[in-house]
Amino acid sequence: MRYKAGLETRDRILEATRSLIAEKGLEGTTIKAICHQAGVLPGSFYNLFTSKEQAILTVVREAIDAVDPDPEHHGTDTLDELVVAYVRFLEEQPDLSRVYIRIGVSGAGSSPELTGRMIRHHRERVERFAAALRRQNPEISETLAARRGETLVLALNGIALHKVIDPAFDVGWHARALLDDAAAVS
Amino acid sequence: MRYKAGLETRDRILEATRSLIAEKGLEGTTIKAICHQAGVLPGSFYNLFTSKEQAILTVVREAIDAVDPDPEHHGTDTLDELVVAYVRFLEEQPDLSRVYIRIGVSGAGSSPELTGRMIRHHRERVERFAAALRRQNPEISETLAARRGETLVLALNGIALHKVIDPAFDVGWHARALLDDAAAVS
DNA sequence: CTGGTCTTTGAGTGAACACTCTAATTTGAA
DNA sequence: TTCAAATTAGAGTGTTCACTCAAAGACCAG
Repeated sequence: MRYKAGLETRDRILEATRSLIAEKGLEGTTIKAICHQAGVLPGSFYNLFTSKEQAILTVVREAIDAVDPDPEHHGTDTLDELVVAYVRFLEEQPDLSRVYIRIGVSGAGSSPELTGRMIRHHRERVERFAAALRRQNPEISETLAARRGETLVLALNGIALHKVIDPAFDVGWHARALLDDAAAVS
Repeated sequence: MRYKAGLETRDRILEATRSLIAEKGLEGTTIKAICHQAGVLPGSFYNLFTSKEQAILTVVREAIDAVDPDPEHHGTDTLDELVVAYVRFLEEQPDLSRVYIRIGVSGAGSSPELTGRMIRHHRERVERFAAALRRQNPEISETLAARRGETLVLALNGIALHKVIDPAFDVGWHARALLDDAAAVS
């Protein structure tokens, strides 16, 4: 992939994957459909991606990064920003967030590498939340911040899970309730 | 299905379906896998079930009902009891709880009847939690109790979701953390 | 222009899927 | 014991899937 043509094709494939996930869900996102929508043949797809899963994971990862308030991890994000970013992801990319959760759940047990990545991702998020908590309230103990950070992340995941089941679920409202309670506790 | 043999085979098929959904998710629950695990051939399966979906829906209904193991106990349970009951369910019936989560993630949307059932069940659980909160602290406003009840249920579901991804996850510890924070808020 | 590398083509592969069908076997009421 | 109905066996159907590969074409530095 050193010529311009390859990069453009890659973009078209990722864009097609994105829109297919949004329109048809994971089931409808087949190689054939992706290739058709991108105006490409399977050979080209596999010249740029090693598997269908790789393309899907790329799309999901990009979507998550796109709403990250502090992509460089400088430690400048506030609790509010972290929660709002998550809510934005859930509301603006409902299908991708569904895919994200789905991949995590269906990878569990069958793909240890993927499961390891999800767990690692969870730990990182907990740490960022805990750090934000301590920045917001420097007197809080390290262990308490860690515990409350994890509680928050888990609760947000619960909200995300419920939105997958009930698309009409008001994610923003419940996330704010979570933040209010977190503030009341501190 | 009027002979004993048929009923026994039916039970073995449902048991196999349950454990397969829990272990491999919906994707891994194929007719071939179900039949192999149940020690049965496809002909027998289709003698007892009209489709794969029928068998799966049977198992899922059972899982949804099992999430609330004691629906008769309205009005007397404390918040602690409700949380402890859910934790016990997660720990003692890991298969059913995984079925519940996995279907919520990958099955919702495909069967509106099932989705409606999950949403209705969520509402009932929220009401029981809110009622327990108000019993514990009669001064709390109705809307606040409802909000905190739902926050609790969502957070517990988040814990359940994470346990599916990471089986080593300490459900009891995090549930207790949740209760402690809920007490601190009130 | 040339030549090696990158990219695209598109038919093809094998596996997996839900489901069917007929014949053989087992069951249990009479 | 008899026999119709219930159950099981197991090969087979047609479809769809992710993925491959050899050959043809496009690209661009030298």
